[in-house]
Amino acid sequence: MSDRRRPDFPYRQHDHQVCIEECIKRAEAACMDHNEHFTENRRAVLELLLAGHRPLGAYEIVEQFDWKDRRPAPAQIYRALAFLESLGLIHRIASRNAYLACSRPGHQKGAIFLVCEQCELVAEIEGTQMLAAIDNLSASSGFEAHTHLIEVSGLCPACSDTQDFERAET
Amino acid sequence: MSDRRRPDFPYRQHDHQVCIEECIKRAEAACMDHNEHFTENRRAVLELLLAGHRPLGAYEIVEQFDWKDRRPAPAQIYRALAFLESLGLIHRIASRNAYLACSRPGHQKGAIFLVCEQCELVAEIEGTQMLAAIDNLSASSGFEAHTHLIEVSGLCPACSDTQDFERAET
DNA sequence: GGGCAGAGTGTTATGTTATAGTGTTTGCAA
DNA sequence: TTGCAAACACTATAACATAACACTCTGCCC
Repeated sequence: MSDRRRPDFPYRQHDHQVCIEECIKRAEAACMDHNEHFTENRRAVLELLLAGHRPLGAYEIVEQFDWKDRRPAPAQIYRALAFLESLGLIHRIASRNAYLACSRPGHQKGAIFLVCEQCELVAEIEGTQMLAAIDNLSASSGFEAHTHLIEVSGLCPACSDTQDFERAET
Repeated sequence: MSDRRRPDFPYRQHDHQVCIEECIKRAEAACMDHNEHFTENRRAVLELLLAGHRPLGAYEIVEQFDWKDRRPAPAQIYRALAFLESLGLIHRIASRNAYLACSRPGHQKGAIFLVCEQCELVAEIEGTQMLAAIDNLSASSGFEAHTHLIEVSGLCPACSDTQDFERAET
């Protein structure tokens, strides 16, 4: 495996506990800003999504949700997801029908998602310039762009290294 | 409304019958090339998708499918969709869970989709350079890109003009 | 402290999208 | 004419998402 640092793929060399805590703090602040409540339900869903840098399906969240020994109905989860998404705290990964905690709160616009086909980790990278270029391209077709969806499937650094290694062995 | 031509939004100034026929011919050729059969089932699904430059959900196709007075099962439609997609004859629009006939066969890689929020028309524009730029960006995070999904939601020229007009009136 | 309004939640039911699995038909070649 | 593979038909079910409505809790006004 290579030793280069891959800052966008956060599972290496990062203190995940701190990462979670910071995101929760930012979520609380965002709720305050918008005069909304950061309820237990919403917090629980966000915490589950923050547990890994991996998108979860809504029904995976339902299964993993063990707050007060009960299993919530899907509707409850979808409500929390919609709320969190409206505040830019999470993203929907359309190609996977799954949800991901935002790893760069405050920059929720302009993200490009790199989805590993093998380990399912997702990196969220800054793509504001790319989006501007796409807007220009759209505009030349007379299209007025509002929202963007950019998802790239492939192999994350770790899985890519592993495959190289396997290829070298055979 | 503006009179500028918007070549990427094909519903204006184009002979749709010819457009359909050409696509069908290209589909036949593609099947020949890949040594596959262009069966009635596959043809019927493609024709429904070609009927408009609008993506259809699989179950919309089921409803509109009236070949031999019977209604096919979803699985049948999904099989045809998977086949057509594997040959690059159609695209899946992930943000809509819907399918669209490819309007630039032979260039199935490198497409960017412009989806009108109002009339649901979709334009497919050439984005090879943009994709290359995204690959570079991904690579700088150590990511090995395989496939891309770029969808832009907004207003097509016609709907945008209409809204401008409405705004001007009020 | 009683009543009210609004936000959030609990619950049921249902709608929508997609696939698994199994058996049948069809066309073609040995 | 048999055997094989591709495509199809059909049933069931998985997976994802929302509608609708009643209940609870909390803050606020009188």
